[in-house]
Amino acid sequence: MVTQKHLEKILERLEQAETLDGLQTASVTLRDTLDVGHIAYHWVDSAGDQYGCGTYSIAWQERYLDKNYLRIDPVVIGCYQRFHPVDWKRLDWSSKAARAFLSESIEYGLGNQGYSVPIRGPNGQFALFSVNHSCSDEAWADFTELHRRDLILIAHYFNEKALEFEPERTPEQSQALSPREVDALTLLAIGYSRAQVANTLAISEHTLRVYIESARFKLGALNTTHAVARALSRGLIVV
Amino acid sequence: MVTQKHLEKILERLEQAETLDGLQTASVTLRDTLDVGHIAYHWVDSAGDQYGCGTYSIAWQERYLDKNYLRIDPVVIGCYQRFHPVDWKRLDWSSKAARAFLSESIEYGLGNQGYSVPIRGPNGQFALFSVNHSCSDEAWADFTELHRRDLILIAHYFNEKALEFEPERTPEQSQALSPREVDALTLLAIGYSRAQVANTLAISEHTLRVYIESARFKLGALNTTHAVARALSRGLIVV
DNA sequence: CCTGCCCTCGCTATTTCTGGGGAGTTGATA
DNA sequence: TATCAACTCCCCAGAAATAGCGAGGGCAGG
Repeated sequence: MVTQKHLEKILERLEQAETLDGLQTASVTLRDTLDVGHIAYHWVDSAGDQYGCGTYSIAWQERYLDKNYLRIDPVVIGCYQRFHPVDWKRLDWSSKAARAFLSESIEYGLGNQGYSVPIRGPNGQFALFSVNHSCSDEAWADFTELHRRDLILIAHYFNEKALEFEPERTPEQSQALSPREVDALTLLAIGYSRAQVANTLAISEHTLRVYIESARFKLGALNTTHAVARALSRGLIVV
Repeated sequence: MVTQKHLEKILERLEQAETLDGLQTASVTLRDTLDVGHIAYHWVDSAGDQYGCGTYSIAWQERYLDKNYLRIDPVVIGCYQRFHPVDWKRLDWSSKAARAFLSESIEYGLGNQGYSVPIRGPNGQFALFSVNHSCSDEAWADFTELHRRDLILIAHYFNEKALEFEPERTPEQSQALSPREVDALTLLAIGYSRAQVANTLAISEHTLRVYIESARFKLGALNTTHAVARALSRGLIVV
């Protein structure tokens, strides 16, 4: 049983971690505090880069990366589509690949029970915080029921730290767009053609072109699609 | 001061909400329990649809929608780029539009302090949970420091409910893209022309076109720019 | 007062994208 | 084994976007 005090201690420890190694040792402590088989944090972006951290054996981690299990892991696939934390039993294990993956994971020391919290950050960043254990269904249901909130918080703090250590998220302060440029790019981003945008904004198509061009210039973009993509990923427009 | 018991009660109440109206009344209770000026939940999806819920005045909500303040609200823009909860003071209020927005919001009854938790769901769903109050900087710093964890949890539960009531994001709407489609859209998003993309991927331009078309179809996009924008905001590609 | 930025409009020519067809190979899944 | 999804290639005509040259009025800050 994890008390409020335990939780505070765990979160503080996570907050104080200063390196990825620190997160690694914190996760061992976390596993012992929660008294479960394994805990794991798994970070992935749409470019396919991964970072893992937790108490799984090195052999399993290597196997996972080597075989590119990311693509077939029902935990990853299932969590990617939902917001809610989920018990592994409720995921789709019907495919042959999934069942093979499951039995292999058990060979590598994973337990029969699992619970994962999906977390998302800016720019398509996606991470999973998972707890893994070996016990009966009833005991596991009790555990997850009891610790659901704690796990959400821990997942959040874990991800916060992982993001902090990842220099990927370069803010890249860019020049602000004028209101009309924002209008133009926004409408283009929702699929309007130039003629439609011009019509919507009640300006000539040529004027619109000037906006798009100046936005392209400000954003250092090579074409309209590029400009829209940059404006989106820099948060200058919201679609 | 909100005790652990208060928090549990709030979360339970949120869990038990069965309609959007239920969330609305829960948010009033929540505001009173936290003893702040306002609380607000603001949901946005990649199609540009919005849903708001909270204790802001109807007049302000209408004004916000009417003027499309979503596009200039520094809270939305700032939170869209980060994972961490953030104090409104730390956002970028330098633009003229932002300052006008701020003073107008105060006219409509908002306080001078604010704190927002960004939350993300599948398919580019993005939401904000905000607390707003009128007090000194020191008092606010104490409040946010003390309640940071609670606010994260409350935000999470709020979003969970809001997603539950919004059947918009059905799994079928989130067609996954094939690897080649991801390649194509990614390269387009960084400004390559079709000829360049085809060359980079070492395929014919016609083949590339097939990918773009099928990606457009899967994403329900009207043209290439739209497809790239949707893929970006749903986190299917990263630039 | 001038400089710079924002907003507005016009023309022509070229390049690029889109939409309509069709066809064959893999590989995994059922 | 059959089916489906993904991947690859081809033609053509019309629609749309880009590049190049212009122009002028308004509004703010140095």
